[in-house]
Amino acid sequence: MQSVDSPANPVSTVDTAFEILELIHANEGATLLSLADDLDLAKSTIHRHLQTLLHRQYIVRDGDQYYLSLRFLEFGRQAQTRKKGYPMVEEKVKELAEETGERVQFIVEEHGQAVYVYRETGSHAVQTDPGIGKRIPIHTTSAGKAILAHLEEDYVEQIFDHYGLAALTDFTETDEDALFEEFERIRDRGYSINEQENVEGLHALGTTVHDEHGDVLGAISISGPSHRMKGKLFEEELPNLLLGTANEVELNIVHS
Amino acid sequence: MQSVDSPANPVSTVDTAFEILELIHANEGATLLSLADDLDLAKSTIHRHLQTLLHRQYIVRDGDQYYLSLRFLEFGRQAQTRKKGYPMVEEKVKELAEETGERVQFIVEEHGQAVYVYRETGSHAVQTDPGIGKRIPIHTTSAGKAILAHLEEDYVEQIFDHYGLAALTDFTETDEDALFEEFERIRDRGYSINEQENVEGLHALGTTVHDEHGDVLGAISISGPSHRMKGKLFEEELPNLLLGTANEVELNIVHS
DNA sequence: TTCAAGGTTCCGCATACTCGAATACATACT
DNA sequence: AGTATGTATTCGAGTATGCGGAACCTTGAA
Repeated sequence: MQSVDSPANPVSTVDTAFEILELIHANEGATLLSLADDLDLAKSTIHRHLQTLLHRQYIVRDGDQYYLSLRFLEFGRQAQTRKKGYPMVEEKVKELAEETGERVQFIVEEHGQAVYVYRETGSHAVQTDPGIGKRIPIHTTSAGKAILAHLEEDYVEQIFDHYGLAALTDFTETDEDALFEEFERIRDRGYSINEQENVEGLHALGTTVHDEHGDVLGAISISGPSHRMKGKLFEEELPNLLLGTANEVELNIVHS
Repeated sequence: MQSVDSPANPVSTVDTAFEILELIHANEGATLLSLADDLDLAKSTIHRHLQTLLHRQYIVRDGDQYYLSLRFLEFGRQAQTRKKGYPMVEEKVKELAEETGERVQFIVEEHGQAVYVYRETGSHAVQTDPGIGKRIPIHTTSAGKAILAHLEEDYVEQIFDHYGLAALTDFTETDEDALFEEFERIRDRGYSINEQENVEGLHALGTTVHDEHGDVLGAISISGPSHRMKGKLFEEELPNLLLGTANEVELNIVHS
């Protein structure tokens, strides 16, 4: 994770601006006054910031509410399609969702967290969608574990040190040594398994996608309700489909 | 358009930060030095800014290149789904694309420009996709014209004054009076027509979607190559489909 | 008519942003 | 090996500029 540590002297004004944006995001809209209250800054200060952001078109105003603008979508889309492999993954994610009928996702590691980059929910998929772009603790997802298993150990330890190992359900693995052992099994097996470590009643399988240099791009996962995800399907058929898809993607990436 | 005029005294440090982000976006990645050159700022200044943005996870670093992070995707998605009507439109856009086989888009007016919010490219749609989130002059698209036809005239004039009336092709209408007359016809007819005003060889139809208070949410458009988009299809069948879809969406929005 | 909630403007002061030079680290070329 | 080039990082000083606070404005509800 790049730059875990706070910079020696950050540009605090920029910090303030993003704190404003993050608050607007968290509350899905905010007023000048509520921002001044929450951030303990003078109204006039917030006002100046909002005017600046408004002028640069990063926020929009509707009456006395300020909202994030669609400008961010443009930035986000660039991040989402930055590496040439990403769009190729997207296609395959769709295909896999159609084939299996379950929810298929593509997750990328960024700043030590798992970020949802693509998702396709097959015909009978469940609805527990953390939105695209959302970030969650990386050790709690099948795709995240698959990624960790293929990153440098030093880096993984940095991540754990920085974020800790939170438990999202009773089944979340929070022991560091156990995780590192699991990573070994994941490398051997080729894919990772998640049984309710993230959401109760949800099972998932994940496997990494590598770029032409062998670096990890991210990981694809298939997830569905525990009662469906079991037996031969969960232990053989889906893993094979998943690994096959990852393989196809990697072939596409190399030959392009 | 809210706040056309520059604020009296903007927070210039915030301006700097976003100029950095916009440069990274424009160049799809940048180095510290290139940023310092382009912005005429000291290396150390850029460095401090980058460190701040890195720490807040708005950019990522790969070697000596800095890129926009997926964080913006989260912000962008919020903007994209902010109004409850948007997701409903998305569904219908997909349906319409499937039915017609052409490219169907949903466009919203923001800060006086047309922003692409959703797109579905039907089976035999052409590939001239300005990305989702991209902004273009609003008077050059069918959807944009439909929106303008339903906004307050004062506001529309403000937009024209601010951005001017650029021509994207030889067919772009750049005469203000002619546009206002066209808006009247659009209101009468219920939908707008675009014949190569935006991209050579591309025809399109657009119509607005209103929310429960009658305010304009945005507009849906169907577009395709001129050789296909003509005759009865272009003058009757597609307009009817389009208007029907817009109507369905509005009914959904009211009853929810 | 007043009050409250929201936004806007203005000015003086001290903070903190910017600069520039020095340092460091790779990689590539000779 | 040695030099050059492109890159990032650190530090101290000076001053531009961001911040606070008070006054003012608007709107809508009591």
